[in-house]
Amino acid sequence: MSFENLSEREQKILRVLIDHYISTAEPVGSRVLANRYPLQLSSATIRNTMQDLEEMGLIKQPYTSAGRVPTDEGYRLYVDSLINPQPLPEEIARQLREQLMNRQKRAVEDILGQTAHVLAQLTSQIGVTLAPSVDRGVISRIELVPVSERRLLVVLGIHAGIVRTVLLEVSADVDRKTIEDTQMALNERLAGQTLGTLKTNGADRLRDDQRADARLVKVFFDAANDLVQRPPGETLHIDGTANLFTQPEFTNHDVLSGVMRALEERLPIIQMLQSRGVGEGLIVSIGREVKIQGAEGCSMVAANYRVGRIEGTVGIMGPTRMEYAKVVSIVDYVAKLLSEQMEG
Amino acid sequence: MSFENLSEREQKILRVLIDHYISTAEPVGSRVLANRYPLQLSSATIRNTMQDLEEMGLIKQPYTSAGRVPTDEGYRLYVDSLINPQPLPEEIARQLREQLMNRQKRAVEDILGQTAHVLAQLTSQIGVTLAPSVDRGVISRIELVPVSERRLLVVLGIHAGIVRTVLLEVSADVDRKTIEDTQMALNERLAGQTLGTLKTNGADRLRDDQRADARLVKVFFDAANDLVQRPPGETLHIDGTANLFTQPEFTNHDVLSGVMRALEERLPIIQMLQSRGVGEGLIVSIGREVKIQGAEGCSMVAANYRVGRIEGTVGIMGPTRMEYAKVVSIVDYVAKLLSEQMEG
DNA sequence: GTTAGCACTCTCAGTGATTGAGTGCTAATT
DNA sequence: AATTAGCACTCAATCACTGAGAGTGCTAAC
Repeated sequence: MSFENLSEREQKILRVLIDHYISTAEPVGSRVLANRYPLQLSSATIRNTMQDLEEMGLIKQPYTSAGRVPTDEGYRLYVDSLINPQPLPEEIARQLREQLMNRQKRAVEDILGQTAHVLAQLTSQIGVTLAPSVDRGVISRIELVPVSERRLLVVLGIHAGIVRTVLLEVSADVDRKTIEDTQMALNERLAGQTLGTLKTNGADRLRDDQRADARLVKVFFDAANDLVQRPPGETLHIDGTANLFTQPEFTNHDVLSGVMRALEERLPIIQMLQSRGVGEGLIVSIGREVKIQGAEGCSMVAANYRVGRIEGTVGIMGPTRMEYAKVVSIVDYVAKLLSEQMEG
Repeated sequence: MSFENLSEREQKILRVLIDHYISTAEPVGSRVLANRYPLQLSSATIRNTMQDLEEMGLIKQPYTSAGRVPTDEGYRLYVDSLINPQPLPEEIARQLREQLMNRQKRAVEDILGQTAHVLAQLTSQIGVTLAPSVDRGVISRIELVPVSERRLLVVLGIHAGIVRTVLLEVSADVDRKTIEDTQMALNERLAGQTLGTLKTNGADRLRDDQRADARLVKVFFDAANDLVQRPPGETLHIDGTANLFTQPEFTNHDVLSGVMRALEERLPIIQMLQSRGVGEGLIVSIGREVKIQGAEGCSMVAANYRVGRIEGTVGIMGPTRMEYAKVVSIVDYVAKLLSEQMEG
């Protein structure tokens, strides 16, 4: 179903219907549309058109003789071609810049938390941020720093200024010299590689290097996964869940409970956000398109930000009935701001 | 109000009343107590005693001619002196050991997340963990690792095997030698100090050290705060919020919303957990004692775990109507397990 | 001091009755 | 041929009312 199949009038009516529903959350009747919008049509005519739209599966009635409500498909069409794209109001842009760019260089974690918070606040939805996925990042440098008798800190420099560390447990009898030699070998063989290859076939590259200590290398690669894949709590930041409570679609206890459960799972959300193609622009997923158990009544607007070759994601999540025009422009702008800040 | 003021009978009745209320969440009537518990008293007698207990402020009626419900004060007395302490069932202890101790050494973050999760699951409440507060930790070693032209990674070793890192932005013209000298100076002057003193008067200790580069030292101390105080997201782990939805006291939308909002604030919870005295054992805070906006209907059971001289906190949060006996024994055991794991 | 008995109170679940929003259809109008 | 006015019909939501049930407080008897 695409907008070419719709007459001018049908498009116009679908648009105002969804506009109106978005702002009221109540089923929309033909009379309201006739009176409140400059359609120059009687309610009866609108009723007829609405019947057609319902047959096309774009709107539906919650029950006989109630007004109409958009379906997921209706929203899809609305977002793709009916929406009047509105430029971000300067006032909001200013607020975003102020709250996201004011402080100097801070820890990535911190920035992401703050970003999710600001997104949530400005949209009154749930703000979501995903840490840069370092898989495609290129290793620039590896340091092995002894921090105690039996502990070694691996410091992994990635292009674009990202640094990852992980603590290794080593047997006590590894001496200074061995560590230095191994470090050198690691650097020679792995610098310039992506972290992804490190995970898959990095170990092979060190197979027959005389200098590297075999045990040390093994411990290193055992821990490599922790360098790439961090615990969900640090990868995904969620803020503003309490905003759900003010939305009329979530007054129902069970629906709300389902969404909260989904949010707490985290992993499905991470996967959903990471599954997007690299470099893709802003994506809107509507209702059942959001393939997350329990979040059927939700939509998600997400965009990638870039740190060098690496990408992360920011977005918002909320009921399918959301102000797409506004949310889209905000998410888009935040992604750009974040890229700026991280690159800089 | 203490248990000495209560007659044997009053204690007995208060105990079974609270026991019963905890398991049913319904106001408890005199007949139920007379029939279901071996008190050998008629409902009329129980009614009289209940009236007395109500006058003492230990129980109350939600409305005229309903059964009785415990007040915060009632719970307090119950927890302090009426509870039959039950040893942790071996089955649960086994599960806890399995889920918390099975894997080898992992990142602290990871352990804490997992712990919160397990706590939530086993108690059907909200699981909460607080990262070790390194304030009282002793610095064992400081390393300055150059990771790129303009970036320097500070690696701070703390006794008990905890390592903290923070990224510094430096001007490009700091050379290798300067860094090494500064590092040496930092180590000499700061090793053996607690992180707390580093924050307050650490800078003074470097004031007139010839070797240290003044600019570098300044950047270092500017970032010191980030070493001690990490963003709330990494300090506090919360899991199981969805469990609230199954509790009858939170079927009311507004109450639930209030608690969720409180949970999302994070900072008040961190403060509340950190305000406990060092070395204190397990603490139960009931209802209004939990000084968190919106969490008036909740109780909190928390205990400290230790990593050397440093302490962190684990606990659970839920409605005042919770199985204190069970929860207390679980939290207590988890704190012990965590100490073991972190020390080892 | 304890208990049986009774009058009284208050919630809760169910039942109509009423209202009002909104539709679909038909016939009249342009 | 498209649009509109008019009307019968449907259904959710609200309200007042009712009876049942749970539980109390009090009094009088044990």
